[in-house]
Amino acid sequence: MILEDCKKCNLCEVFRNCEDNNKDEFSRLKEIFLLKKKSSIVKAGFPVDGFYILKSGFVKVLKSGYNEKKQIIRLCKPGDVIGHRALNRDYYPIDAVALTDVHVCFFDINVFHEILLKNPQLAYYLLTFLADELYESEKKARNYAMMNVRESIISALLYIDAEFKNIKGIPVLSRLEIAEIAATTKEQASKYLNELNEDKLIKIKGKKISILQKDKLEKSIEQYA
Amino acid sequence: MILEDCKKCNLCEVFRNCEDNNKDEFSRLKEIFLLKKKSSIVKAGFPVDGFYILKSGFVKVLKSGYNEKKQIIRLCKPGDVIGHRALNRDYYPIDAVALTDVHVCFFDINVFHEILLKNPQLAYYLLTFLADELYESEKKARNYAMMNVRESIISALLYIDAEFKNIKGIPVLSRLEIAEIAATTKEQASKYLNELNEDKLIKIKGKKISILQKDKLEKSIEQYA
DNA sequence: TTCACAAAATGATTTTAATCATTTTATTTA
DNA sequence: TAAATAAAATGATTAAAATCATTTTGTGAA
Repeated sequence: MILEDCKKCNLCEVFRNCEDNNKDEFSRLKEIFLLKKKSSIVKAGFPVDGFYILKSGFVKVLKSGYNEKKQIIRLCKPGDVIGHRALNRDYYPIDAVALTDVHVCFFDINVFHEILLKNPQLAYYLLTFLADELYESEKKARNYAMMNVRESIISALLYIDAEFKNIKGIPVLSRLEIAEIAATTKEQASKYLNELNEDKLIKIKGKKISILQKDKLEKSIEQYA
Repeated sequence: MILEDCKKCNLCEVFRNCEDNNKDEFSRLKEIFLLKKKSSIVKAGFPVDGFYILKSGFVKVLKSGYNEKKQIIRLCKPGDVIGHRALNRDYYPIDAVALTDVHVCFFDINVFHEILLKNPQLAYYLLTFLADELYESEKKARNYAMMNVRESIISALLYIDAEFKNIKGIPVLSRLEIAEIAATTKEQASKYLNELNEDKLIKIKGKKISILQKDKLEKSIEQYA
């Protein structure tokens, strides 16, 4: 059962501050897509025509390298926006792939532009939202250049934990995917995850990894705050 | 001679679209600072109270690591905005240091907020501006994790070239600073710069480095576009 | 349940980059 | 201008991570 009325949906932070007449416009103009696990929401190289809000399910946003090496840029949960970074680009630079079955709302860029001009409060909110993402992105860029592999893995685990905290239906990520988040290889991911397991900082139970001593993990990378 | 009237100053892209009454407000409310080479405009750890626009001179924005290792996040030229990424943070996470004598305009965050709410066109412009910076930042993050040192150095050189194209009074960057842009060490920077020099892709003449074969340099890192 | 396949673990090897040590070359300033 | 200092070059060493090769474990389909 899909909720088509934006007024009744309190999911996405981005639109929460909007007035009802804007929400009615969104409801009217948005498109809803249902996609299966592993399918692409956004494909690198395709023209940018708008952005998506993830309504249900989980998504990974990734960059594919020339040599089959992939890098996961971020993980998305219900309510997250996808594709807005390419807002004034012609083509999407990245791929967004469903980690589970998903349900997304699509907003056309031109329509959105019109609404924004009529709604400065929303524009300001989005501004701070983007500033925040920029802040996080730069932090990440700085850090992965300075951290060693163990620290990168810890950082990836804490990121996953923070991103998917208190949410149901969280997808289990493979060693390879964790490696792709930490910008390393699956072998290294495997090695350091087991090391962290032996150090009793995390607990590995099959595919499920749980954090045991979050404070210690955080402390070990606090220098990169 | 400092131009205090924002109406007469066409320097910063950000405010170019503003209406004259807003510009008058900016003129009235901004503060102007003159700072000497090597002095700090923004200091990490200090409270965020607004943002700066660089009026003249050049600035490097950098993150200092725990172990004296620094990383240059970006270079700024006249017209560039500094400190906006921390817009809704409490403290600046980075340092901004003058590469030359500089002249900056400071805008208080609260004042700016008021103006934005009255000026949706400006808000929208800023939105696309931030989306763009976010795009670039993520590109950078992705790339430095995948490139080898030679490629990082090439990327740094092309960045400097693009950033400081056709501008007078460009500061000469040291090997250490180039290394800090490329996220490597001064020894590696030195080594690969000389290698590129021998390959006739660049020309080193004392401290001055000029690009000889931009197309080839670009081609060698095109896979990271 | 077994077979086939994928994912993970793991140790050896190779590659790459950082660090270190020293020399050479610039730059500053007394 | 010379001495002092800083920056750059450079080769040797060490350290870290990637790659490779193989084994083990796990998972899903027949």
